[in-house]
Order: sequence, then structure tokens, then C-alpha cells
Amino acid sequence: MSSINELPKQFDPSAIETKWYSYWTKNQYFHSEPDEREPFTVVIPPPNVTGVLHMGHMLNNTIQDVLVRRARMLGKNACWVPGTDHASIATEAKVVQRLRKKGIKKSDLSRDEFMKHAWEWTDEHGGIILEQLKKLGASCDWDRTRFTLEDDLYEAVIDCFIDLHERGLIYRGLRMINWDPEAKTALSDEEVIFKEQNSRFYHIKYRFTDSDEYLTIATTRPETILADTAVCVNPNDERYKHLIGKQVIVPIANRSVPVIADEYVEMEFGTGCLKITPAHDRNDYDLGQKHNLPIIDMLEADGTLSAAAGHYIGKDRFEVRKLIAKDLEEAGFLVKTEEMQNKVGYSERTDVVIEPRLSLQWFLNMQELAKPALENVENDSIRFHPAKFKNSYRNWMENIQDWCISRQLWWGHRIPAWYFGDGEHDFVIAKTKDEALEKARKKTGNSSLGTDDVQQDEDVLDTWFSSWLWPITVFDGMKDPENKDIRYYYPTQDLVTAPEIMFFWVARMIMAGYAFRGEKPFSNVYYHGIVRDKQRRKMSKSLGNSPDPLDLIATYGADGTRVGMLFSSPAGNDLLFDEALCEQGRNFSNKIWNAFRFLVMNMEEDRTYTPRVPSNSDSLVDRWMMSRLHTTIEALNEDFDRYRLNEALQKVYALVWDDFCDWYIELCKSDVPGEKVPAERLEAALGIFEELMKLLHPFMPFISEEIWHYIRERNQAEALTITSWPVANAAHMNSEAEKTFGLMQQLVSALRNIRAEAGIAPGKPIHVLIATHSEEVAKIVQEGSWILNKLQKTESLTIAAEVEKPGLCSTAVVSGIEIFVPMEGLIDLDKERQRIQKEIERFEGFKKSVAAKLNNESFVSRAPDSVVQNEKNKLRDATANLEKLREQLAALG
RNA sequence: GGGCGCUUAGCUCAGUUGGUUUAGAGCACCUGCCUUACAAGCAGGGGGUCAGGGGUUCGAGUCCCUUAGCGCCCA
Repeated sequence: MSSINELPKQFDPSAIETKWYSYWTKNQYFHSEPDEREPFTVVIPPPNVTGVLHMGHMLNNTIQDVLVRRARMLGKNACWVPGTDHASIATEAKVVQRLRKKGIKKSDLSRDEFMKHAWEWTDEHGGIILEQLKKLGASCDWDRTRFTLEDDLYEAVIDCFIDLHERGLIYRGLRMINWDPEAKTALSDEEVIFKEQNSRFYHIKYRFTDSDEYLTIATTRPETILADTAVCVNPNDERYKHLIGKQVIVPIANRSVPVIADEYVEMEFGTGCLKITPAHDRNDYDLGQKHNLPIIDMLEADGTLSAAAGHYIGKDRFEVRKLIAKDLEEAGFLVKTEEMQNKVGYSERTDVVIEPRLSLQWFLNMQELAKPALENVENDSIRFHPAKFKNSYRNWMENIQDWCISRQLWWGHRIPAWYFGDGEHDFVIAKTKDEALEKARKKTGNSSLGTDDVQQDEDVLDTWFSSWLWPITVFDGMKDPENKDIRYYYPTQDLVTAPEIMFFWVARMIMAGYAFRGEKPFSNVYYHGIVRDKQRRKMSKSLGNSPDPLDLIATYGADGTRVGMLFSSPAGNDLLFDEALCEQGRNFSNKIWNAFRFLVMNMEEDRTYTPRVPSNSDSLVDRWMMSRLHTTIEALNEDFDRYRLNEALQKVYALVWDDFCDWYIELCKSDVPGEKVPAERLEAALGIFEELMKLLHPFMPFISEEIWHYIRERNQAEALTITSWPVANAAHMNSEAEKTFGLMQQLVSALRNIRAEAGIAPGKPIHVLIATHSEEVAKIVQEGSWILNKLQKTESLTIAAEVEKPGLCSTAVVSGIEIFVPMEGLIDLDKERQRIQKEIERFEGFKKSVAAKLNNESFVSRAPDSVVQNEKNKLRDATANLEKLREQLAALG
């Protein structure tokens, strides 16, 4: 302790971050095993296994770490489970891309060969992101790290599929799905992003078979006319009523289709004639079913036209759109084109335009699963923070659609369906081939079926079909539902995530929780905002508007970066990221460091200091500081209970900077420059500083731990990270001390203001006279006069109920107390008059508004007595202050 | 088209069940300071008719209606 008088002037985070992180992990502070304590469990939203840390992860994990670290300090058995997600589409796309660079096509590889490449890629890049989280200080239990595609979790997903199939909730069916022609796979509705865009609205003539008359349809997708099987009008549409039942010829295709009627068609939209393409539009499909229309599928899986189209075969859908428009125009079928805005669905992953496609896929019926999931959010068994997100959740749950869970990909959990024929029902669901064979033999009654006669489904399951089990599978709760871990840690406490994945993940985890455990997966969901740049654009790698989180940590320190992330991040609101916030965080680190440095510099060489918080101190400053400390602890706890982390941080920030540094330390200083702070005072300051380190620790784990160990020698059992969170003690909350010290602060500020306005240097001694107009107050101020003397260079200080007012002086009024500072001719009279005049105006305005209230008879008679009395006090004080200020103004002549 | 939300200082945002100063913070800005830790700092200061309008109330940034603008989700 005594040997560290040479602390650097500026705090260098890089020197200590690695040291403390390895100290924490080496001592297993973050590792959790079930015990008799109350559990506090958080499962990480698993990032993509081959991904890298971005700003969204930074915010997300900083918040989790703050919650987890505080829970740990509260004595709970904190367990933050880390892990990664296999991210089926994204990872497979990256592997395919890499193979392409090597000149290998996915179609040239067998499934096994491809999987080998995929695992290679995963082994190379997997887990990088978890290492990055350590730089941030994330206090995860790394011994519990899981991956959605590891054996145990794989098996859990397969079991889940089998279970839901047995419950009759999973089925295979030919339905309209969202097709991604780039990834060549089906997607769920949630993976389609609708974007507003400028499109062309093509008006196209269809000629009647029995006349030379035409009917004009309007479409944004003219290429799909090749698959039209009807034209539809509204039966109430007077323009077209007589045409219903006739046949028209689809141009280019030269096929005749009927004109049908359905009230679905909006008469005002377009021409009022709707072309029906059941294979390529969801609504058209429904109409087609209703009216028994044939279905022509004109597209291949990659979005090129198939033989069924009859024209433009092998060409891409968007190329054909241009070609057919030209051909229609040349043939005289194109009436006109208009500019219009419409919404077009894009793939969330590949960003290509989604094709609605009729396809045989696996679906999960959500109706029953949704019921408890909705009910338990509605009744606050699971709380959303902020609660406004309950609305969108309810809306989605009440309109829930079946979930398309199969993906035409290889990287993922392979669907445990085995086919033994081409018929719709020629399959069995089984975990292994042997089991499948047995089941197939039983189902067909054909005992001669051999291993070659059953083939497993080539497709895998949606990534979210594994993530929705995450809170259960990280504790092996599917495989072994009664194991010690799952019984202890489940349900988990807090889930921290972004609202954009509420439907993808949060809602489904809740459904899975009730479906497989009969219980919620977590009690609280904290939704944080999206990290955006100053122009409100979402930060993304492709836009290049996102700083590298590791660079930020290198520049501002992990603590500074964490503070920067949290500062402007109230729950549910987007964070407009600005590096200046991290800079502010770094500056705060430096402030803390220098406050500590001051204390260290005041230590005697060979002396041991025992920090002790001042209890029942004779000193007003101690009583005030302790009161501030404990009222802040109480307020912090309330903020945490309500998930207002940014407010909690702001309160600690103000406590450390404004109260402790600006006032407490200043008043600690020795009266004589160069002389060390008396040991007792230093020990009190260190005691308080220790408490501040505890409060800071969840937000700024590194610097707080560093200083913690500097303050005293500590062994492994005494690390800050496992130290108890301070308890708010009402005995220390002292409103009298806060009031009195507040008065002293006001007097100091008034004197500083006089100096600043009059241009008197801080070092120049002044005479100060204070008239309290009350013996009682005079006594109080007298007792605190050392504070004035310490913070102001005074030649003399006179405090009395009444003082003889000096001739020419600068003056101020604070809470009815008059301050006079003789100016001995230095005073700028005009300036001084202006200063007082300004004060007078301020009080006059104030007095006017208070008086208006009190002159209102119904206010006086109807408002509560305490409110009225308060207003009367305000009026009295303002009047007294005004009177004194006017006198002072008059005295200036 | 349906639903949800937002609009408070130049910027980013707090403001909890309506009632302590004439609405707060950080950043930015202006002035003065290298004052026994910290210029990544200290002290002082300016800046808002709480989007517009109407209503409820003794009292509205806060509750209700309405207009305008913006954003998000779903179809």
C-alpha cells in the first residue's frame, strides 16, 4: 500500500483489464453450481457461432453483465450461461461462398462432404465472439458454454420434434410458403421483411375468346401472367357484371382462362380486374382453392422460369419481367404503366425478393402453444420491460399462424422423418434408421423392407426451432427433465434482448417453456433498443457505419465503453450511438482514478490505513455524505427493480463526481497546502470510497476491482466481484444534515458567483459578512463556517443574526440569508446592479406565480392543506428575499 | 388498411400514482482559471411559451379529445 505513491496521472485501462479478467475466471467467481442460495439465472441470446461482436452485442451483453454482477453481489447464486447458435442459413451461406471461391459447388458435394466443410469453418471461426465478450468483462459461467448443434442439444431438438409430432402439432403439408430463391429454402413468415419500394404497375389487355373486346388487368408482376388461371372481378361491379363466366385469353401464354367473381376484389384498386395466379401469390392461392382453379407453377427453385411457363424458360424472374413487358408492348397488349409504391417481401438473410411458393413442408400448429404464452404475459407472470411491448406481443399471439419449420439446408438439425414411398403419408418419424425401419415395416405391413427402402428427409429445421428450447437445453432439461441443474436454474430470471426478435425468439421460448416444462422460461424480459448511428441508421457491417467494438474498448477501456453504451440507453428506446458517450465514460474512469490517487498521495509512508465508513460522525460533511450514499443506494435499488439501468448509472455517476469528488474530497483536504490529510479523515474517505466501488462494480467492473485491491490487501475470498452489495440503512439517511449542508453549498456557490461576476481571482482573499436574521440560523452557519473558509479564500468571515452592512459591497441573498462582500472600490457598479436586478426579476416572476395560486379561492379551499401551506411558505420566503435585494439595489445608489 | 408508440434546451434523452423552488442531466456553447487528485480537469454563465389547438381539474410536461409531423410492428 505504501509503495504506490507513484500512481500515474491518467488511468490506463489496458494494463489492468486482462489481469482482472483472468483473476476472476481463475478463481471461478463466475462459475455456478446449484446450492441453497436463491438462483439468479440468465441465458445469453446465443450469437451466431461464426459471427463477430457488433455494437448490438455490446449493448446487449453490457446490460446482462450489469444485472448479473449486481445479483451476484446481492448474494444470489448468479449463473449466466453463454453459448452460440448454429445460425443455419447465415452459416451455410458463408460456407457455400467459401467453397465457391475454391471452385467447389455445393451441388457437387455429398451431404457428408459438405458438413465436413461446414464444421471446418465453424471450428475456425467458432467462439471468436465469446472471446470478444470476455474483453467487455462479461461474467459468464464459461464452464457452461453450449452450442445449439452440439450432440446433446441436437438430440433435444429431435426429441422435441418427435414429441410435438406425437401430440399431433407437427404436420407435413402442401402450402403456400415464403421461398428464398437465393438460399433455395423455405422461410417462416417472420423471416420476410416487407419493404416499401417504387414499382411499375402494368396495365395489360386480355381479349375475350368470343369477341374482339378486351378486359384490362393491372399487375406489378407481369411475368406471372404466364401462370394465370383466371381473372377475377367483384360481383357488385357494374362495369364487369355481364362478363362473369366468359373466357379471356392470357397474352403471350395464349391460354384461355375464365372470368370469375369474388367480393375479395377491390373495385377501386387498379382496374378492378384481378389476375389470379394461384401458384405465386398467397391470396390468389386462397381464391384458387375457393374457386377450384388449376395451379400452374412456372418457377424453378432458383427463381428462373420452368418449362411450365412455356416461354422464357431458364431465364430469371426479373429479367423476364423486362422481356415480357417489352413483348407485351410490341404485341399491343400493354395499355400503360404507372409508377406506384408497394411493399415487397425480402429475405431477412439473403435480402432477395421472396417468392410465395406452393411447397411441401413441415409445419407446427401454434394455436394451443400460444394460449398459455399469451395468458402468462397478460397476467404479468412474465413481465416485459418496458410494458408497452405487451401490446405487439398480444397482437402477434392472437393472430398466430402455423410455423413453417423445415429448411432446404444441410447445416442444422436434420428432420427425423423417414420416407418409404412417394405417397403423402408414406413416412414415419423416428430417431434412428433402425427405429424408422421398424416403424415403416409396421406401418406398411411389409416386413421385407430393407435399410435402402427408408430414406431420411434431406431438410433441416429452422434455427429458431432449436433456439426456442435454449433456456431448457442449456441445462439438459429435455433429455433429463429432473436433473439437478434444470430444477435449480429453471425458470430463469431475466432475459435481455432486442424487441426485433420478440416473435422470432422470445414468444417461442415462452411457448416452449410451457409446452415442455409446464412453466415459464424466465420472469422478466428486458427489451433494449437498436444501436443506431447519429443519422438513425441501424449500425451494420454492410453500411460501414459501425465502429469496431474492440477498437472502442482499446480506446476508452472496457469500463468507459460500457458506461458509454449504458448512458443513453433507457429500456426499449433506440440508442443513437456516439463515441462521445464512450469518451465521457473514459473521463469518468479517469475521474475515479484521480480521486483515488488523491487519497493515496495523502498517505504516510509507513502507516497502515483501515478504511472505515464514518458512523455518527461529529462532522456535518460525514453525516451529509453518508446520507447521500444511503439515499442513493435506496434509489439505485428502486431503479434496478424497474430495470432503469441508465438512471441507476446516472445516480452513481452524480454521487461519485458531484458529491464525493466536488465536495467531500475538497473538504477532506488539509488546511495547509502540502500537508497530508489527517489519518482519521483519510480512513473515512477510504471507507466511503469502498462503498462507491461496490456501487460502481456492476457498471465498471475493472477499475472498481483494481482500486478495491489497492485500498487494502485482499485475498481470493475478498474480491470485489463477490463482495456484498451495500444495504441502504435508514439510520444514515439524515435530512437535517442534507438540508444544512445544502445551505452551506448554496452559500459557497453564491460567493463563487460574486467572485466570477466581479472578476476576483480565486486566490484573492475577500471579506465576507453574513446576516442570517435569526440567532438559530447564525449558530448553524457558524458551525459550518469552516466549510466556507476551506472553499473560499477569506480575509475575514463574520456571521451573525444582524451585521452592520458595509458601504460599497457586492451582495447576494440565499434562503433569507444576506451575504455582503465589501469591494473597496473594485466593484463595477453597473454590473452589480444588473446582477441584483436579475435576481429581483427571478424572484418577482416566482412570487407572481405563487401569489396567483394563493389568490385563487378554490385553490385555497380545495387543495390539501400541506400544499397550500407550502405555497404560503414559498410566498413568504420570496417576499423576504425580494425586500432584501431591493434594499441592496437601493444601497448601490 | 389494422395496431402500437413518439414529439420536452442546439443535440441525445430523463421527468415514476397530476401538487417543493419559474421543468432536469449529459454533450455542445460562452466567460474565467494549470487553485494542495484529475485540462480526460475546476469555477461561473446563457439557453426550453414541454409539437399546435381544445377539454377535465383548485392545479396539467403528466389525464382526455383533436390536428400536424415522425417512427415501429402486422397484413
